Amino acid sequence: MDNMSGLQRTHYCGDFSIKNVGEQVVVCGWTAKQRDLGVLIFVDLRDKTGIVQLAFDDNTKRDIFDKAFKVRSEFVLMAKGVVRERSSKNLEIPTGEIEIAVEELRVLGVSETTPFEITDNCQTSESVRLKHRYLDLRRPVLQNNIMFRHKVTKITRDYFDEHGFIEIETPILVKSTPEGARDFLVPSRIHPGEFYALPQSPQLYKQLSMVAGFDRYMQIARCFRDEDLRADRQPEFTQIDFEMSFVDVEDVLGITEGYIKRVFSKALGIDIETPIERMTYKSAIERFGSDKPDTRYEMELFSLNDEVRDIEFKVFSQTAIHGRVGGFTAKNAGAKYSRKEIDKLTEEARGIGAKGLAWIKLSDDGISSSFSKFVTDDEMNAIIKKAKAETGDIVFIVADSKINLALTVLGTLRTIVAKKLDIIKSGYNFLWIVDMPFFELDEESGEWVAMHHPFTSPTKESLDYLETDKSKVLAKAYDLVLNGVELSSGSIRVTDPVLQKRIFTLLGLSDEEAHRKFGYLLEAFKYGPPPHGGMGIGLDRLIMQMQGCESLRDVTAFPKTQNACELMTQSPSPADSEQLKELSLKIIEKTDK
RNA sequence: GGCCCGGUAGUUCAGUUGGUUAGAACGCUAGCCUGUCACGCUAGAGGCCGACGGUUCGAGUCCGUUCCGGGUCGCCA
Repeated sequence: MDNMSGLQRTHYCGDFSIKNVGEQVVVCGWTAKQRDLGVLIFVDLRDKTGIVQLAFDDNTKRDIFDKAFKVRSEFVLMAKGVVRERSSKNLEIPTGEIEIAVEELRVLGVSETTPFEITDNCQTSESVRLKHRYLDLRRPVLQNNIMFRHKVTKITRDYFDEHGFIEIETPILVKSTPEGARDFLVPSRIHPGEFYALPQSPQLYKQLSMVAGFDRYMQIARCFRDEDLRADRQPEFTQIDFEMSFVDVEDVLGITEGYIKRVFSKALGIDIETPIERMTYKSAIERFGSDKPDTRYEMELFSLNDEVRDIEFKVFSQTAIHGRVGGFTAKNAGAKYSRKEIDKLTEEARGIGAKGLAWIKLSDDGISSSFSKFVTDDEMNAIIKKAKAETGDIVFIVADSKINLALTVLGTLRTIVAKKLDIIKSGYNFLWIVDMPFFELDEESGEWVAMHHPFTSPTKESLDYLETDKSKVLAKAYDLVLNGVELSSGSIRVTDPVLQKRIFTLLGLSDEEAHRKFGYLLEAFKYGPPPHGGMGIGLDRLIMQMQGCESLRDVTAFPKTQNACELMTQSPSPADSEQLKELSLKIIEKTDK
């Protein structure tokens, strides 16, 4: 193996163009490919900027040529030579007009055959790639995603800095507050039997920073939640977290919109129109069956309660009294939805909690429907009229005594059908969800539960209803939705200790419990808390959307699998008995089912 | 915790009603090759068929259990 002594890199591999012809240069990188043509050898040298071709021919010194002959994929090379125009150009790559006639070649590192090829179109399974993530990350597509992520965080810090925010690092070892998501616990050696938690978000620290008078805080903050994973959910993730003093809802939305506009413009050159459209929570649920509707396509939901209330068909008429009979019309869906496909969709509907799925198919041959024999022609026509359905369309209908269930099932089916019909327009559709309810009715238990964390302020108008009619209480909370994905959420916080106490009581937290869990915040609020509010923007999801990726793993350098494992380092792993002893911990053997 | 899909060469996959020595492509190794860039040609090496147990004369194939990976519901205030 050689060393670098006497040579220094002059260019990155991707930096060359026809303008460099004649220059003496030194490049470093990894061997993407060695092509041996007998008396000619080409080496594609790759670094984070791109690929440049090294050429070895009959003018190359014998020992250099022999060295090039032995070069294999992923060897680390340093090469000195002269840039020259290629006799046969490759216009597929940016540096394809030139090559480097090598005069000196150093092998700085060798490589075994890699478990998979380092190319963008490699078909290797994700688990193999995750085991060797350092190789996976060498692929240009992931290099670009990670470098793009850096670009976004840089833009983010600049934007917030320009608007008077300062970045404050909040602790990673925090007090456990087992509300909401599960905490990751960290045992304390110094305090046997006691635990820190990893923060689910810096929520309380950023509020305390407002009490401390920093006025505007931001942090690109790592957050941890010990819940099951999804394609868009990792146990640790990053939030663009910020908080502002002396503001109300409009100020927070304004700063956020400015940020979104900036980051899309600077990172992608895309202009996002502001102000961003707003939709009330109620209307989102009614029209789209979701609190994060994808507005890139129409296909809105409608209610059939009025149309079916008096018909003979009891499945509909009975449900319509207290529940919901609703549906949506899939335009020109007839071709893609055969009977078999509709049955498949019905199964999916059952899978997400529906009792069934009714449908009407309007084709050239007439109207067919899963429930036609139970309704009269007039009744059917009334439904079709409400559905605004025409020949070629299919109307999907769900009935359930639980209104929210009916709506969310329809909302989910709406997204499935939209994907199948391929009617989702490209682009970035932002949407504010506002007028969020403070409480949510749990349809299983019939109880009202808090929809947000307990520091969320109710609106002034709804204060009177707090104890009397929970359905009327709205929160000063807002979500930002992008293409059907919840990107961020925030609120104006409670700063009145008396109101905070009322809310704790309503949430079933006793004085004693509230003090044990959040005493330090309540204590702080005794000493002049400024009105404040803020937001947490999911950085990973933002990057994922901006790059059009399917999974968070594509925009996270070292992600975890669905099983919350890291395949490369094999974490988590058992602790040895010495460690456990020091922490005063004992492993309880798993008992059999 | 529930449901669905997958696990066969380094990689991606095929493998028929259970039946000779488990195949292909790419990659790898060696040789040849004057302009390649998915180089080409020739030859070769490479398998705990995820693991364990069962049925059978015989299991990659059937059954059970389990592990691993992916998706999803629950969950994620």
